[in-house]
Amino acid sequence: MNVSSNPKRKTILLTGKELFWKFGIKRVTIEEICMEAGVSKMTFYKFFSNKMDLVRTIMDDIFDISLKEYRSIMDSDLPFTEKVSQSILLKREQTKAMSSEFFSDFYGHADPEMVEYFEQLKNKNIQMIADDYARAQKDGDIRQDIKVEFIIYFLNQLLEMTHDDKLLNLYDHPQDMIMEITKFFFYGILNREVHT
Amino acid sequence: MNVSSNPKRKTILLTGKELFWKFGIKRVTIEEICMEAGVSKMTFYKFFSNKMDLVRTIMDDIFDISLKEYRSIMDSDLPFTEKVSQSILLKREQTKAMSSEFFSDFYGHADPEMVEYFEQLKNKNIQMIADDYARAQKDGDIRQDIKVEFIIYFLNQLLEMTHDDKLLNLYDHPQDMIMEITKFFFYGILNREVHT
DNA sequence: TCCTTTCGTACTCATTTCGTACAATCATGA
DNA sequence: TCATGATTGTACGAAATGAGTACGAAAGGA
Repeated sequence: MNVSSNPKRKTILLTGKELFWKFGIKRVTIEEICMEAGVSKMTFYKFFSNKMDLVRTIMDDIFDISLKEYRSIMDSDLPFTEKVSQSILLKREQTKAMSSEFFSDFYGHADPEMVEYFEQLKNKNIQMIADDYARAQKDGDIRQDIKVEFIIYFLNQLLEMTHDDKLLNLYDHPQDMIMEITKFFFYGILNREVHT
Repeated sequence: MNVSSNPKRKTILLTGKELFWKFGIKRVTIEEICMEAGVSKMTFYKFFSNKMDLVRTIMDDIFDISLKEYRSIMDSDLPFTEKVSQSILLKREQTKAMSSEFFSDFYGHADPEMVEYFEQLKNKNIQMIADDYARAQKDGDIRQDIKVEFIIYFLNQLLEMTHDDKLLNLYDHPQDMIMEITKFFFYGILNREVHT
């Protein structure tokens, strides 16, 4: 049987993620994860060498899964506007339950190599997104006189906004907010020709 | 100057509350509270003898404040339906940011006397609420053939519901949900005569 | 039945946290 | 300007907690 599909291992990953999401890394102990997962410490150390190893695995998984989901959206036959709208919605779902605590803990307590490793992963992701938008620009979906870097920056700002309760409360449903945001996004960057 | 109005003390209470709310009690250290509050450890120990002392003070304050707010609603000249509606809204606001972690920590780690102390406070509060509803029943605001204890129980259930995202998402604004809930509450318990 | 996996407990060692002490610093009004 | 009380940062020993390992018992499938 493949080790990575071991049910105990999966449970550890899942409960680890849940606890880290809620409380950050340093506040969660290995014993606590074992308790919550209904698994003995020996089993934990069978699959992971320490807490940070578990964190890395969790983050690896997240990068992997979210990459796949993102690509399946961007490589689909949907119209460009729909792709962007869906990818924002996707990102929002992924980051919803995340505590900022997790990231500050990660950058504060993970060893530099690990931080470096994920910075590179993150940069590769950003680069890929940038490529997607650069291609869209070339294809005429986005007007020519706008920096792709600005778009990336702006997308991140939009993502932040989707988690802001003050904004959220303006809408009946989160989806309405997303729609409003993406609409705004497009009428700012879309080629005027598209609308004529 | 009154000790209890000392600004440093207030800051400690406030940041303590924030951290406890988010992470529970056992995950938060005194040094962390001091750091976050921008206060030295000596100052902390000047006002509180240990972490649990701080917890008790915070809970005391909460009981005290929420009691006052509740009474100001119930002793007002508002119609009974309005009183109930507002008191549910009040309770909801008070419990919104609370993590269940806080309470499980409290019951799990506080010494028995302290738990006992707050159980009594809580019971006194419940008794007071029960009295309010008993009086309302006597005054004819509530139909006679209903147990006050059932009402109390049901109010708690309603409160739980106001924090349920599945329910929340059915409404445009939380206020709409509260209104729906209280409406339901009343058309179940109100004297029929009122409606004729 | 045997063999592997998992569990619970117990243990050591390192780290963290607690609570206290003390000298240095700051604020402020006489 | 000085005195005084409040507050800070640092340091420290004691206590508690968490990490990681060892091992015998239990469970469970072949």
